[in-house]
This record gives sequence, structure tokens and C-alpha cells, in this order.
Amino acid sequence: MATANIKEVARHAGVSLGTVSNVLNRPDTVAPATRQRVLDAITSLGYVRNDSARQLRAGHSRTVAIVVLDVANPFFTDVVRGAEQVIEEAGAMLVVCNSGEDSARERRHLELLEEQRVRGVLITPVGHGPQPTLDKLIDRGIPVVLVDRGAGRASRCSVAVDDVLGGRLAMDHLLDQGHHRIAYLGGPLSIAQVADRHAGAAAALEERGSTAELRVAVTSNLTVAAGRRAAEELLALPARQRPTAVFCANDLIALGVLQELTARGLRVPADVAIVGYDDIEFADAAAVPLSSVRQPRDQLGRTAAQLLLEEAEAGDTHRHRHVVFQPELVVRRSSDQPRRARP
Amino acid sequence: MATANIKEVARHAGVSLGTVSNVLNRPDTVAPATRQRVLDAITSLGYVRNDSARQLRAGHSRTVAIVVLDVANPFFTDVVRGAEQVIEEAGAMLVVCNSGEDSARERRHLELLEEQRVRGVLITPVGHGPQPTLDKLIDRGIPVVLVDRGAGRASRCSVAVDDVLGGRLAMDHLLDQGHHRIAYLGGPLSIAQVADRHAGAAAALEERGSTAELRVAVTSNLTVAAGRRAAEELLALPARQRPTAVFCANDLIALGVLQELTARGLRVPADVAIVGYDDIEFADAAAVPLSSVRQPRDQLGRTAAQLLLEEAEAGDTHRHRHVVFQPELVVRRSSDQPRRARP
DNA sequence: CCGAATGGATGAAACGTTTTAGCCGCTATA
DNA sequence: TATAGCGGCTAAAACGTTTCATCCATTCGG
Repeated sequence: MATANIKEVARHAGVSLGTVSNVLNRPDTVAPATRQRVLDAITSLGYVRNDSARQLRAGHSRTVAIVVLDVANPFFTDVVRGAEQVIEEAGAMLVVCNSGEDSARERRHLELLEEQRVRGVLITPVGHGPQPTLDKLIDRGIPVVLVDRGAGRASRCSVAVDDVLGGRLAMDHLLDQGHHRIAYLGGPLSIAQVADRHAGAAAALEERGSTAELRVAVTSNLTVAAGRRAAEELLALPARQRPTAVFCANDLIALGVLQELTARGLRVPADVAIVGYDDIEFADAAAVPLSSVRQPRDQLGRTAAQLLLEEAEAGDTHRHRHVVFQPELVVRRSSDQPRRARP
Repeated sequence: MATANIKEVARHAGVSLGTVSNVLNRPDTVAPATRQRVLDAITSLGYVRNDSARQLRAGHSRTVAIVVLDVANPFFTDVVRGAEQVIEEAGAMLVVCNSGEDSARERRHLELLEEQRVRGVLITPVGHGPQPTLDKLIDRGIPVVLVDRGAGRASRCSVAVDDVLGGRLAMDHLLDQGHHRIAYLGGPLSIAQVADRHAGAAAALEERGSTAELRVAVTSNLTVAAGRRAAEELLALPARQRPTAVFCANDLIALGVLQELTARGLRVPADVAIVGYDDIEFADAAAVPLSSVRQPRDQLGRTAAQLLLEEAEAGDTHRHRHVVFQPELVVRRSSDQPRRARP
């Protein structure tokens, strides 16, 4: 019960405490015979390293944290899997923290992570304002990599997908299909991705000099339930004002909209076309397969993790980098039906 | 840069080191004036507790780990969210580890967690054989709660849903609908849930004295992709041998099957009926809304976390408990069409 | 045969907390 | 007035590692 420590192992093997440590950390510097005696003692006592002590000495831990907006969102789980792969290859451990789009929880997590002296933090921050807690981490020398958040501040690396371009792709597509009343669904606008995708959509409209109308309906978060509620609002509009197409800030919202619309007897895409964002695995399996803007999710995670490890290795010589991936529109049935010139 | 420690804070505030510790841990035992001076010093130095040192002293950490089979599976993300809620309320931290249904990775995670002296572990183990690494944790006095895994061993608490009953519910339903050739899709069979759900289905058949046939197709894992592959195999069968209904070990498989079947021109449920398991959020949003066996996912997580904290508090006086929840069949369109007596 | 180099081990310091025993000065009680 | 009790604080030990300076014995080159 009373967990054996390195000293007991040493006594058991008839060597000094430092030698045991050497067996553990630099096995080749200790004579084979001695090494074997120590290893035997270790197994016979069931000794397991105490990581707290190790960390205390080292000054930092060997774990890396990733703070995501929503663990249940397939987009983030894929990012996590990508990051995990790289981190584990490096012999470190990835812990997943969920901010739930709540900046208080985000702050709480960051504080705990700072207390733990984690090796680094991958994060998709909740807001896009200043982030004092995050800055503090950086001051302390803990590497931070922004995930899915461009606008590279000079003080940190970042990995992102061009959300403005993504918004533009979606909007161009809908305009090409002849839609004139289009709604953008997503929120809160404090989430940068939500804002950027909208900005892209608006820019596309602008550039074409199109007369089409882009209405925005802000949702409280990015879940299926929020999508359903947003669809209800749409349905409450008089038919002549109702959008003929909706572009959703993510696929969860889109799935919710799809569910609610079909439940209320509207046809997709005949009555309302839908384009989502992320191209999660379930988009293709939806009632009406969902058009969506695809992001290289696990590559996002992998690259972020690589940048982090790089920075952790390099220390002061590190120069921050900003990697931007290109999104790609995947057209499926939910938006694949051109309108006549004027509805 | 050189992270301030408690000693510097003490010097700065003109008190002893022990007093600073008291301010941090038992604020009411120190005079208001002194306390304020210490707090000022803390903020002005940007002092942050070093958790390694704290843990070293305490003998264990304040984090709890949950090891799941697949972070990207919505079933587990919901369990995680439930557990998270309880753990965070208790002021602890939940770290999520992903075994990916790979027992080597599971073992590696457990070893690291043991080194970290975590407060406890919630786990859905990969296999159902003996688990030496897990036993070692328990020997060491680290509480372990089995999640979604009944068959309560006496040495640990467990939280589960009656998978045998779930299998029975699904099978009874399909038999009620008049199906005679039914397939069970899932795997690997080493996963207890997969085996139990099958056992339930087989038991239902047996009890009814039904002459219906229950074919088993083992998949390599529980993903959408595996479901698609399984459906291909089904399609390769001559039409007269092809099952008229499939019961899938989880919803991901079911969604994959649904996708592949409809892509190949079969109608669901007219040609093939489908019942899934878990009732994840996306089941209802599927191309054909999916019948499924619902589990109280976040309650599973919450209860598991509560049991764990209880055990961590109680220590030796703790008596292990085994909580079993009842699943519930949700019938949707994918299986809602009775057959004629004999096909 | 001497000095230097080398391989292999040791002892002690250091990491930053928490906790325990004890000290000091004051007040309330008998 | 002596004593016990108490509030507020301090000093030091302990937690389990890693690392660094040191030491011993052996071997090697000259």
C-alpha cells in the first residue's frame, strides 16, 4: 500500500539512490549487472515513478493540454485525435479540457493548467478580445498555439482554416444556384469562426454587386438544438419573406435546421437549401445529405501539436508561425437544385 | 520569468513562508491585516501555486481521469460531459484519455496515470479479460469505477446500462415486426457491450422459441466506416439469404449501414429495417430517422463520477456499489414497417 | 612504475509545497 | 497574582525525484 519509492528500491538492490535514478533515466551509464539488480528490485517492489516529484524537479510537466469549445462537437473530436497522435508519439500526454464556449470555464481551466505547469496549451479561445489569462501563460514561458483561429498575434503560433474564404465559397455557391433571400445562422458572434464565416459570405455578396438579401439569425450556441430553434424562427416568417437558402455556421446547426424544416413539411432543397460547415462525418449521413465546407480537421490538430512541440523544444530561439489551410466546398443534395431566375 | 515561489512572496510580505501557505489554505487563521499584505504580495508578484509541489506533499493529485474507447463517439462525449460536470463542481479536474479500443494504448495511459498519482479513474476497459494494470491501480489505493461495464467485480464500483436487456428489446421489436432473417452487426466481440447486446438478442430469440435466423457479422470496430463495410458484405449475399433487418451494436455502425444501403438503392425500412444502439443525437437526424436503444448517457457519467468521489472521500470505509440503468427502445422510421407473415 | 584518463558509483543539494510542533504575548479565569 | 488558554505567527521537517560534484578503482600510455 505505502507506495515504494526510489530510496527503498535502492536499499533493496544494495545501491545508492542516485544509481536507481540513473537506471531509470540513463540506463547505459550503469553497469549491466547493477542495472539488472535494480530492475529486479523495481519489479519486485512494484515501484512506479512519482511524477509529481519528477515534475517538481524538472520545473514543468510532460503533459500538453487542448482546450476546446465543445467536446461533443465532432469537429473538435477530430482535431483532438489529430493532436493526440503527434503528442503521444512524442511520449507526452494530451489532456482534453472543455470550455463549453464559456469564458469563465475557460479561464478556470487555464488557471489550473498554469498551476500544473503544463508543457504547452493548444486552445480555441472563446472570445476574440484580449485574453489576460492566456497572456500570463505566455509570460511564464508556456507555449500556446491557437487552433482554428487565424489573425496571428505575434506572441503565439497559430493554425487555422481560412474561414472568410469558407464563407465566401458557401455564399458563391448559393448565389450561383440563383438564391436571392439567404440567411446566415450561427452564434454567438463573439466566436471568431462565426463572425469570419459571416464576413466571407457578406464579402461574396458585395463583390458580385448582387442584390440578394443576407439576413443574419444569431443563435445562442452551435448545437443541433440551437439549429432547431433557429429554424422555428424562420418558419414563423411570412412565406414571401422566408429565405430560400440558409448557410449555417456549422454542421450541427445545419442538422438541426434540416430536422426542424422537414418535420414541419418543408422540402430540402426544393423549398429551402442548406449549406453547413465542417463536413463532419454525419453530414453525409443526414436525412438529406448536407452540403458543407470541409476543413482538414485532424491535420489542424496534428499541425498545432507539431508547432507546440517545436516551440517547447526550441525555447527562446523559436519563431512563431502561422499556418493557414484552405477549406473546400462539398456540394451534396441539400443545396443541389438551381432556382429559377426570380422566385 | 523565473516564476515566483511561496518563499519570495513571504519575503515580499515580510512574513514567514508558513503564513503564506496559511493564507492560501486556511485564510481565516491569519489576521486580516497580515492576510491582506500577503494577498497584495501574491498579486504583485504574479504568484501561481506550483501544483507539482503540492501534490508531492499531498501524495496524490486533484485530477480524475476518464479513459474512453473512442473520443469521437458521441456516446462517450456525452458520458464525458456528465462526468465533467460532477468533477468540476467538486473543484477537481477531469482529463480525458482515449484508448481507441487498443489495449496497448489503454495500458500506456493507465501507467502514466499511475505515475501521476491521479485521484481516481473512470474507465470503459477495452477487453473483458483480467486487467493487471487496472488491478495494480486498485492495489495502490486509487479508486477505479467501471463505466458501461456491468458484471461488478467486487473490487471496484461500476455503472452500467443493462446491455443484455437492450439487445432483447431490439430483437423483440424486430421479431414483432415479423422479421425472420436478422443480422447482428458489431465488433470486436472482445468488447463486452458488443457481446452482451448480442447475447440479449439471442436470448430473446430463444425465449420466444422463434425459428427466425440471427446471423452475426463481426466488424473490426464501431465506426461509421465499419458499418459501411458490413453493409457491403450483406449486399454481396444472394437476395433470398439477405437479412430483412439488422440490429447494430451502436449507432455509428447503423448510420454506416444506412448510408451504404441507400447508396446502393435499397429502401429502409421497406427492404431492410435497421435498429441502432445508443440513440446519439444524430440518430434522429439521419437520412431515415434511426430506431435505437437509448442509454442515459450523461447520467452514466454523472453517477460514475459521484461514485468515484465518494470512494475517494471515504477511503477504507467505502463499500463498492454497482449501479445499473435500464435502456429504452426508441422506435423511429428505420424499423417501423411490419412484414407480412412470411417473406 | 607513475600520472592521467575513464567507467561506475555515491552523497548531498535542490525543486516548492504543506504540516506540525512550538513560541510569544495577551486575556480571561480562579 | 498565578495559570491556563488562545490567537497569530515561525521554524523546520518531509514529500520523491534529478543532477552535479566527487570519489574510488581500474586501466592505459609513456
